[in-house]
Amino acid sequence: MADELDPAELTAVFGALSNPARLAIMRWLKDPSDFPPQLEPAEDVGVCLKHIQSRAGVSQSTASQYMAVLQRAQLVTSTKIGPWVHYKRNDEFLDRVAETIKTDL
Amino acid sequence: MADELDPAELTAVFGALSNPARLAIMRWLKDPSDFPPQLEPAEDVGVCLKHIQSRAGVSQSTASQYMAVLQRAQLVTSTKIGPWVHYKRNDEFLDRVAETIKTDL
DNA sequence: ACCATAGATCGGGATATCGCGATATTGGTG
DNA sequence: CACCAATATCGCGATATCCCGATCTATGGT
Repeated sequence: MADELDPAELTAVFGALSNPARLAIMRWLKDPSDFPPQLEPAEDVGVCLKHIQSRAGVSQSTASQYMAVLQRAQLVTSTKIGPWVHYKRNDEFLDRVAETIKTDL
Repeated sequence: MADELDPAELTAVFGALSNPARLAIMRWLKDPSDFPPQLEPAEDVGVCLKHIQSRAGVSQSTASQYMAVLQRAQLVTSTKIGPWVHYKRNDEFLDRVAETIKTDL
């Protein structure tokens, strides 16, 4: 069983997900193949910011900040390959979140 | 299996729990017997606002607003008995939250 | 009726979040 | 090096959240 999260981690998670667009992004990232194709396969390295931005319909800076918030909350990880930053769900952490919410909340 | 929550409900839940004090209150309410005794047993009707306020160490108005936020998010229910309003966890809803987070998020 | 207590609501100052355009930074390409 | 595309960061006005004290609105007791 994964370790429980401390309250500060948990409030960060909740804060990050209290925004509808960021919540939607987390769901979109469950299906990387739904995004347009890219050089490196999204299933492996994650989805590039540009694709997230265009799907969310927000400015480039807003998209970048959305992902920074999600990353600070540990909900996603990023991989930089060349000029692209790819984001993918942090599924191990998400399991701990789900576990903490189920048993601890 | 309980129904999944829609995105608006979920973001309301996350917003309510993104505050450390409100998150703590939700955990405190798991143990109503840890609160000072009251006329109606807290296990049955819930914990009266005064006790939540004094444990949280916030003003009366802040405590009242905390509980209003939690109630709008459906995380707690309230029962008014005489001059007291008692709050208890909405465990059926919390089960749906946990389920939604586990399968949907 | 009067008063005390529990709680909700109002009004407000401080602070945080939101989303943007503008600018800086980094990497690739010619 | 010059140039372009992808991303991060800065600065900002708009809006929301935070938490409080003050004020209302029950409810009960005397």
